[in-house]
Amino acid sequence: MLSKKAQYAFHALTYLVENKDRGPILIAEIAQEKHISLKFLEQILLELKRGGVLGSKKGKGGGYYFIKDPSEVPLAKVIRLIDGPIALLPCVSLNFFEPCENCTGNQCGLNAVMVEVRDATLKILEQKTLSNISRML
Amino acid sequence: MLSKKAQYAFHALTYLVENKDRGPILIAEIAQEKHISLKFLEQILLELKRGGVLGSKKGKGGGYYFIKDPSEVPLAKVIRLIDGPIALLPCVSLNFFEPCENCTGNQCGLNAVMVEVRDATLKILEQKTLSNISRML
DNA sequence: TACATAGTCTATTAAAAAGATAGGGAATGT
DNA sequence: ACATTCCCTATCTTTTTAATAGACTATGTA
Repeated sequence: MLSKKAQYAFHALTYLVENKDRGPILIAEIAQEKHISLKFLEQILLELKRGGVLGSKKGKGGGYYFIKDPSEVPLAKVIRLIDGPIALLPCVSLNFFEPCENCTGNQCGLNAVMVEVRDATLKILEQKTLSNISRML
Repeated sequence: MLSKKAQYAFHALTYLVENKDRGPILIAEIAQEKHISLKFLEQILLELKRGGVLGSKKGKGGGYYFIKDPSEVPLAKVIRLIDGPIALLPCVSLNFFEPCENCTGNQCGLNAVMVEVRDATLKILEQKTLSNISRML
């Protein structure tokens, strides 16, 4: 399951997508509209900024905005930034790989299945982008 | 990610598959062979028993054994028993569904994508069974 | 320059979940 | 009767998640 944090991130990003023509959007506005704790959302947006998804501007007229087009940000990117690995096992993770005693040497059968699951999942999450999660046209 | 508990469950089940002709297998044996805490493994096997995957027998000559053929136990079943939901969001879970404020009414776009991910994942995890995770022939 | 605005950063805390341990109880075979 | 082995529940520790707090920095404007 995605953490609340990741879910909040998606809600916030959805709001930003739907308001991207209005220039920088205040954290406070997103927090209010999406019913997210202001301070918690601050941290989340900061992580998305550090991850290269969003830009920000301080002071009056400031806020958060997309640094690249939403259609260029796959959902997988957001999940990895906020929650980490997408794979079900560390030993089949592309971005957060960690070997397990069991897999090394005699390849375990679970590994193979989990690679399948990972690939099927990523096929969707890498292809779908932030522009796909807004219902606005 | 699967919890350690679920990973242990799969390791234990793999061992049981590979030794299913030997009759009931001791928890202690599995714990030792797979390097799992004995007491922790007890709990896990008990859950698998309650979930209808394994049977058990007490006393001398006792242990755990498959109550149905491993080929009839999809991996999804084990994951749900030990870890719960497979879906990435509660609102797209088949077995652990919980509505979210956001989805109700105007369907959110994230929902649709997560349904896709769920279906792609389940297609594999419902089709692959315990007989697929052993490398023994 | 002074001030208000709005994001930045780090620390702390509270609650929940994960991981592990402990020990008596109940069933079974000899 | 006894040893064996699973059953059951409680407890404990550690880690993670979720949330809160507050001081700091950058920016626009009067």
